Amino acid sequence: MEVGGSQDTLEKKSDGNDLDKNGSSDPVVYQLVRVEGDGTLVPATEDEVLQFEHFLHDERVDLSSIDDVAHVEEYFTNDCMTLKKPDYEESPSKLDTTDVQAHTLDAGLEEDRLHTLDDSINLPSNCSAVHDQQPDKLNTELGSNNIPQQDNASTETIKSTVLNDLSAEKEKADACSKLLHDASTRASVSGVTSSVPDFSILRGEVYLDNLTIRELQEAFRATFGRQTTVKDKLWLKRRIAMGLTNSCDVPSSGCVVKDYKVIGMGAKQEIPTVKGIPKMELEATLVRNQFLNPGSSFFCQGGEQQRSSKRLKRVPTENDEPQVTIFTEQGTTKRIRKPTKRYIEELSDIGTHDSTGRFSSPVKRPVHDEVLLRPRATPFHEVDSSSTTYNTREDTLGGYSVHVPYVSRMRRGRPRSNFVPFLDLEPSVEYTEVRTGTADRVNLEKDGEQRNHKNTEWKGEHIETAGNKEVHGLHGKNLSGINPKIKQGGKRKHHQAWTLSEVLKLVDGVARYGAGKWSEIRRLAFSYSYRTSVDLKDKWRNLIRASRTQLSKENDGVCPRKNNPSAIPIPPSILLRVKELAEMQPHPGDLTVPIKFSGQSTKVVQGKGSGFL
DNA sequence: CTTAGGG
DNA sequence: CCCTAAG
Repeated sequence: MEVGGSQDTLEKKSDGNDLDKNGSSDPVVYQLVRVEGDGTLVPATEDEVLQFEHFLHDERVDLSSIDDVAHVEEYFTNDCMTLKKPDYEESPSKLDTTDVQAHTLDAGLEEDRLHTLDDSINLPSNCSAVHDQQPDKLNTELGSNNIPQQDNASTETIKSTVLNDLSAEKEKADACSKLLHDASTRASVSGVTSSVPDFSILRGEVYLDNLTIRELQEAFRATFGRQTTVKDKLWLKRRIAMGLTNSCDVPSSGCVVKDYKVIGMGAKQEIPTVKGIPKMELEATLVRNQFLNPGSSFFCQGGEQQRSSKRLKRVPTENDEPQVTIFTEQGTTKRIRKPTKRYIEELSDIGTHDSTGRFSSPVKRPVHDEVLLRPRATPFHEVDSSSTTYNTREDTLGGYSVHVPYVSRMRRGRPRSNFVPFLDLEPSVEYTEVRTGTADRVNLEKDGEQRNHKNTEWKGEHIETAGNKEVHGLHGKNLSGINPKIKQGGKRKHHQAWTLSEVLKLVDGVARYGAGKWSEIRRLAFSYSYRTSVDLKDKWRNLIRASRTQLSKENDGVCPRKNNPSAIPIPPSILLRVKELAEMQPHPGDLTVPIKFSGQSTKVVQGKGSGFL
């Protein structure tokens, strides 16, 4: 809520911001920047820029609002981007009004930050109070939500712009929504109507439960302005309900949406709730659109406009259902939820909606992927608002920017298929690793290891043994070298072949801690590796299996898998050890005793000659 | 979250 | 490797 935090603020930056001051407005170039908690400015990332671009191009409404709101523009900035104020082809006049309003509003709200920008960009001339016209309603409605800080401002600014997302402030959001109202209301932004999704189904009461999947999908489309392939009724209902109500807490079942309210939930919150939430929603919507399908973003927004306009008009009418109006507007316009990464994921991939949900509650707080992606705790630096120094990349989701450590990007689990596109890691990193199997590149274990750990730090638990003979054995064979890229960009772990050294470490670990202590082993030997305890376990299993088969085969004289050059040949010595260990491990009862008495609790067995440690 | 197992 | 069921 407070502006200060890590929100994005903009700095305007063109050479002459002042230039535009006079109405020219066009050529102002803003650079988008994020302000860190500590006040550091961080250049906006492409993503961010992209996000905003949409606004510029796609939405008139937004645009209008955007223009008004200088800050938004700032985002745009490509370094060189000039903002064009209005590109609205359609109804300039309207726009103007809106703009003006917006400006005014903005000014009120964000004078501090933006005023500079606003002035220059915004309408210089009439910034005065447009809002006056229907302030009452708006105010009343809004009043509750507004953030304390803004009170004053809010009153005036009630309807600020839409794009605050950038700034991510709720306040702004509120303002934005309002702004929309105004604009629509007054200006009667009619232009877009046609492009909007069909909301007819959304009007009035909607009993989501009664809808078929198809209908739900339709409703979804209407609500969010984009198609969905999700077939999960529950999910659809929930989502729709959320969209309509702007509320995050929508029961997954039994959703009846009436007048854009979900019945069954607390019906009451409507107005207040709506207000408070809207910005978020809006942002979410926008963001999603952008991410999901840039092309369609426009669509959504347009839709929003329409709706909003309609609704707004109605509002004055009266009390048809004030709530309704609001909802509508918000439904499309403002979507409550702040787009969390998770949220995005959900949206993007239909199939994936799992319930795992860790969601990011708070708006402000940066949410990292890590949470979502990889709960496992890797000691990477905590990404905090303050941390500017790490090599993190900025990511903006839902208008909130967060720093995400590259490393953390990796997702251990199955990749959200659609999610991938959203993250832009280094491209190179992306999939390189995937095709491990084929790579026959021989890497000695060491190499492999290095590579693997390249990104991460290796604890140093190196096994000497490996170096020598193991390698030797390997010699002839190849280790499949896998690309080490994995961690960072790799969204997916797909098969990173085990290197000999890894195997050794594993064996060693088992020897020391016993099979089954995977987490322990992992901690000690693989602490900075992407290998998880499960991986270790799996590998161990494989090793055992291999030890059996391979050894036996060897005895036979047959080389097991010649075919697979890529496969890592595990040196017999290791297999032997594995075998021994395997035999020992399984019998805990037996083992425990023997080991203990020896006094060396740590090393369980070392059967073979490798006396490491 | 960590293990075990199955796929 | 992934996924899931169980502690």
